Formats: sequence, C-alpha cells, structure tokens
Amino acid sequence: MTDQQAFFDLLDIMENEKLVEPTRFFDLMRGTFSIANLLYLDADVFPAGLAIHRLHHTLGANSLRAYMDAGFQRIDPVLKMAIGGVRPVDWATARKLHPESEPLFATAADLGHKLDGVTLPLPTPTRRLAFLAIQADMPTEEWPAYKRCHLRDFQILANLFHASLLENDNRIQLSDHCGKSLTHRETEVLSWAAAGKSYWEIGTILGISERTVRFFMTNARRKLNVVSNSQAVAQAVRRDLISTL
Amino acid sequence: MTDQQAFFDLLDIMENEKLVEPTRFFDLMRGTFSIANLLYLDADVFPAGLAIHRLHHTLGANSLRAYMDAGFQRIDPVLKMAIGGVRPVDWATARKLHPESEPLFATAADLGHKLDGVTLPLPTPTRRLAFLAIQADMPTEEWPAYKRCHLRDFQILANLFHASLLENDNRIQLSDHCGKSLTHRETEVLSWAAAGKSYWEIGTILGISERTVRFFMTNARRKLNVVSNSQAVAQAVRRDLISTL
DNA sequence: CGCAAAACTGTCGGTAGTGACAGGTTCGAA
DNA sequence: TTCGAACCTGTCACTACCGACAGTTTTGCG
Repeated sequence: MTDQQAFFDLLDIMENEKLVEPTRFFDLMRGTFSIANLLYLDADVFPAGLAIHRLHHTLGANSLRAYMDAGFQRIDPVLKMAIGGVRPVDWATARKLHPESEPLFATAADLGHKLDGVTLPLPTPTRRLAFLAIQADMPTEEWPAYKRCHLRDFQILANLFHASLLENDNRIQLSDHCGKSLTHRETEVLSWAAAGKSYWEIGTILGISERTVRFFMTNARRKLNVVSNSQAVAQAVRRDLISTL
Repeated sequence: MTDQQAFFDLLDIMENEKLVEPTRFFDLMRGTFSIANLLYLDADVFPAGLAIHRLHHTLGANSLRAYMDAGFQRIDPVLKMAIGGVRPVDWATARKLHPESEPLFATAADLGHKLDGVTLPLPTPTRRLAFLAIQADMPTEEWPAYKRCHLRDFQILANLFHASLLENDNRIQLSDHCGKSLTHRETEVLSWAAAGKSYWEIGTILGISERTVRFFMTNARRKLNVVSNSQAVAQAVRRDLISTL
C-alpha cells in the first residue's frame, strides 16, 4: 500500500512534536486519509450534561449550531455509546441500534454530511470523556473495508493527539497552582468524616482528642475555602484528595 | 508483510466476540506478535496507592512477588508515566528519564526478563487507571523498528480487549443493582449541601420549608445507606449522582 | 377511579458541628 | 539557634443537624 509511508510520517510527527495544534492535526489527518471531517471533544460528564473542556472540529459553525439547536446531543446514539463504553463506535452501527435518532441523521444528510464514520473513545487520566470523531469521505460501500484497514491508524494517532493536548494542559495548570495543600492529619480526618464518622469517633480512631479533630477539620475547611464539612468532603472527593471508600 | 493477515484475523476476533478471556487474549497476542509477556491492569488510583480491580499477566508468580516485595510499584517509572499521562510509554525511555529506577531493571534482568517493551494506557469511562504492558521477545536492537511498525496494532487490540472486559463487568453489575435511586428533589438538595448550604438556605433557594429539605436529605441518607450528610455527599460525588461544581 | 410514589410540612429533644477565645509541643530547614 | 509549620489541647456559646413522632397534597400510571 502507498498509504503506509504517509501513516508512518504522521506517526513520527505525533510522537516527536510537543504540541500539535488541532487545526494542524486535522489538516494532516485529512491529507493522509480519506476523511471529510473530524471532531475532538474533551469534557466532564455529569448526569445533567457535559461540561465541555475542549471542542475542536472541522464541521463549520452552521452544522454544529444546527446540532445544538435541535438538542441532538440528547439523542445522539454515538455520544451515548462513547460515554458508556470504550469501544470504537461505528456510526452506522449506532444508527441501527437507536432508531429514535433518525432525525439527527436526516438533518445531517440535509446539510450535506456523509453518514459514515467512527468515534474513538480516548484514555482519560481523570474523570472525563474524550473522543475523536472521524467522518468518512468516500462512498458508503467502500467505508467498511477502509475502516477495517485504518482503524488502528486512527486510534493510535487520536491517542497521540489527545496526549499532546493533555500534556499541554498540565503544563499550563502547573503554573497557576495557588492555594495550600492539606496536611496528612487534615486529609486523614477529612477521610473519616467522608466515611460518616463524628468528631468524637475520629478522635478515638486516631487516638487524639475530639478538639484536635475539630482543629484539623477547621484548617481543612479554611484551606479548601468552604464553610461546611459536607462541602469540604465534596471538594476533597472531587479533587481526589481523600482515598477511603 | 506476512503479519498483516494475522493481525486482521485477531482484529476480527476482538471486534466480534463478546468476551475474550485474558488467557486467550494473551495466547493470541503471543501467537501473532513477538511478545514475551503481557500484563493487564485495571485499578482505581488514589494518592495513597492503587486499588486493583483486575490484574492479569503472563509473568509467573515469582516475578510479580519479587516486584511487590521490593516495593517496585513505588519507583516504577513506567507506572508513574502511565498514571500521569495517556501516551504509550516505552520502557527504555522511562528508564532513561528515571535513573532511580535502576534496581527495578536490574532485578528484572536477574530474573531473566527482557527490558524492552511498551505500556499502553487505555480509555476508562469512570475514574480509573487501566493499561496493557507488552514485553518484547527479540534482541534489543530490533525492538524500536518492531514497535514503530506494530504500536498501532497493539493499541487497537488492547483497547478492544479492555472494552470486552469492561462490558462484561457492566453486565454483571447491572444484575446486582439493588438500592433505590435518588429522586430529583433528593439529588437537588444533596447538590446544595455539597455546595455548603445549610438546610434553611436550601429551603429558601428551592422555595420550600427547611423541614422539607430535611425530609429529602433524610431520604437521601437512607437510600445511600449512610449516617451523615458529609458521608452522603461523599458517596454522591463518588457515584456521580450530583453535578454542581 | 384507585393506588403508589413523590413532594411537602409541623414539632420535639438530643447530639454534632462551628467559630472564637487562648494556649503548648515537636521537628526540620534556614 | 531561630523560625515556621505541623501537631496537639482546652472552654464557651451558638447554630446546625438528625431521628422519630405524625401527618397532607400532588402527580402519574394502570
């Protein structure tokens, strides 16, 4: 195959460059493969919805606005399957499994979009959702074979692109790291509070006075900038500051 | 290349079979690629350490015991890099970056292990760490070219194996899903408590009496099987039942 | 309609959490 | 050695939380 060299060139770029800008990555992908569009999403998942961290795509403002305006994110079967699992989701498969999503595919077709593609879930070190959606640029009958051949290429390149963005995020976050961290004892009492223990119980467990437990808890509340133990525990759990299950 | 067909055969198996047992996957991988050993880990990450969910490997009990006894998990640079990032970690690279880990590599060599390999972080829908470590079975000088050629194969197959195990876990968990879920109001009240609001404040915010807030909170505590609001909030945050930041 | 689940409210009494007062000890880094 | 950070303790007054009592109203579904 003649694609082989192009893939390896792209692999080298993704492995060696510190930060690959989304637009550049998208251009490289479209230059190397028969891809119509790409969409990269990195978000927090809540029952109520998504808190989007990063969103990059080549779809154009119109398509995305139409998608959001119609509330398609609530019925999008690809999104559902990507959130729930870690397996690459083929759009045609998702469409077949979720007939209620027909309006979405109909609208997409109206806007001139191809309906073949695959969405690749990506590794996330913290609790997040991330994926790269790839839209095919070829007749529908050619797509399955093309996907079979190149899925591995897409996956590794998507992973490396994702890694590049995450590593860049980390670099930025390291600098604005204000706010003191909790001491060992503060973490400890917070953990026991999260386990439902009272001050008196915690004091007994740790072999210190109830008053001292209160002292640590007060310090923890101050450091976390919160007003109640419940709020402190919520923060601590969200920020992975405490361990006990 | 003659490997190509073998890869695609394996790809078909991983895509189509519901559950691929670890031993079977490992055998298939070793039959297809020049791999000495594999190790798959799925765990929760806490500051204090790892809570292992699944661990499958082909190393033999001796090697793993030696690893744990020596406390190598605390200095293992591969582990560190896999936890912190999402990029495939080459063992030789990790070794170079973390000179303090020499004892680990020395011991591994003593036990007759090759020191070439790569560890692939895997997508995790919840907050977890998962990876597949692959140990090369070839002379060191051949490994870089082999890895470059097959990294994409490893990654996609690892993802599919991981997906297969996770989906099986989900199936099991669905059946023993006892305990009622929280109502809308219970979730709402819990969210405000996690934000540090008192009963009276929550009542004012939601336009209901303080007593009613207490009622919902009591129900939430009972349903979550906990004894304090702090514990309820901890559970709710851990189980993603509440959203507010 | 009937029924169940959710939403809502009141009061009492005990326990737990919270802030502000005012200290002492111990250990490691400058 | 001096200094700061972490660790530890006591008391007072106030507020918040929590369980148990005993209800009413609304909503959705068969």
